[in-house]
Amino acid sequence: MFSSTEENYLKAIFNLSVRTKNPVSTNAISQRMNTSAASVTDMLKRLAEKDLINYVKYKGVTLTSTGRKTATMLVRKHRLWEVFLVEQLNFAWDEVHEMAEQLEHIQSEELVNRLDRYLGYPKFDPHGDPIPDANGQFTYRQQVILSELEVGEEAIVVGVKEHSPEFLQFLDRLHLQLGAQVMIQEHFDYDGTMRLKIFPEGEQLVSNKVGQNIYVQKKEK
Amino acid sequence: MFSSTEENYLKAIFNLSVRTKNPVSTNAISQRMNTSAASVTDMLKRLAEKDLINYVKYKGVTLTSTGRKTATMLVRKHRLWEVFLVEQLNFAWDEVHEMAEQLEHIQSEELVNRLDRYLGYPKFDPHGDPIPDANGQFTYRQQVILSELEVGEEAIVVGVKEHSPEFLQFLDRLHLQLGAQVMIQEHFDYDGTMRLKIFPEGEQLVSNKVGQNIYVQKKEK
DNA sequence: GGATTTTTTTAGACTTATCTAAATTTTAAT
DNA sequence: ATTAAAATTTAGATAAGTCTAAAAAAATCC
Repeated sequence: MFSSTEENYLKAIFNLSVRTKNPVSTNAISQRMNTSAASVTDMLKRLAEKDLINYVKYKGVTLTSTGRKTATMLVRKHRLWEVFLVEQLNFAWDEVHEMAEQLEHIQSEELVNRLDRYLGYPKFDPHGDPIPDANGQFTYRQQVILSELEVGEEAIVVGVKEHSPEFLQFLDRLHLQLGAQVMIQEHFDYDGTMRLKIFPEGEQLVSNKVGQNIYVQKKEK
Repeated sequence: MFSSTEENYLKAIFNLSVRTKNPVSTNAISQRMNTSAASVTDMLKRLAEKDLINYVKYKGVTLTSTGRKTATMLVRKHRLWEVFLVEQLNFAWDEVHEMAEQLEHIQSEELVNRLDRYLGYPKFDPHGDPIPDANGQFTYRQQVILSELEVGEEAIVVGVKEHSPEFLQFLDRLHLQLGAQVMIQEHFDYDGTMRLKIFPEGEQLVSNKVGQNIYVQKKEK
């Protein structure tokens, strides 16, 4: 249907506009994709021609409903393949991104739906990101940034904001994988470092940068 | 490492030369790939430049050891993915070719080796074709063409020579799937039609064309 | 064994996706 | 409200992979 390149642009636009509904700029896309702004402009014209985006020269782009649907299905495929790689083939959560980046371009709706069923219709991928269902619906979840917790609060790690292998491996070292139960023991105003209790045993100092990149779900007290 | 297109050419050359060791002609490749002879010539130059083939103008091509190794690994990936699709995702044997055609280009040696282990190191794919191991070694098997059997001989269906969905679906209808046990009851010289007993119960007339496209393993008497 | 047919290669063109450099538009600043 | 800076687009080139039509080489046929 669409080339891998076109699909990658759609995904980039989707991810850049998922938070804010504002149009995405040419430069933002070129940075995220490591291409020149000129290449992006060329591609935007093609995508607009195919009715995947709304493009106004010099004003940025938004996805059309077809474009958003296509991007959502790419995200679905990417995340389902990540679940497969981690849960079935026992890859670590920091190893799967590149492979999923290729697998997401495999063309077969039947395949992705069967994979979904095979995996038990998972709602979240190995990094805690929500997996859209066959209709494109995401599961929402009450979550906050770890560093926003107050001293004494308990929470469970449910996701990460950063996905670099370095960060994920560091979290492994800190035993802060998904599902980890933590309690804030101390908060240092000097630089935002926190002292965490990690259940059932263990204690760690985590930097503000780490705390800013972890999503947690507060525990009822 | 190599583009999907380059890989497809290597696979075509491999398959065209796997029986005979003779050089493969430009026309043979263009027919198999549904491209013009001119396109093939262009690509052969590129593949020769990359030391994947030995190319002599007007004389056809053979694979270098690098080329053969690359093609073998593609066949390995293709067939392992077919096993996954059929055994894990419950696709029928006539539905998996196109998907495997895409999946075979996923770049990750670790992935294919883990998939191999996950599937239990299968030696044959859902069509009975041998799957090369991580070293590129194929498993050989004593097999003959069904129509070469004599009246009274018993055998087990172990593979197919033709892979079209039409043929495979027809075999399903005849209950001549892999593993089926058959005995030749009659052989009509008129057009080569055979009357088969299919164990445990069942009897079918099969045309010569069908019989020519099925591999069987003779049963000791 | 020379003429004809078939096969293969070359020449020139097109598409997709990319780039750099130059031109244009928008934004920000004084 | 100009002007300077930043962002974006256009122009022109390149590489991969494809095509058709024409030229060249190889194979085949009396």
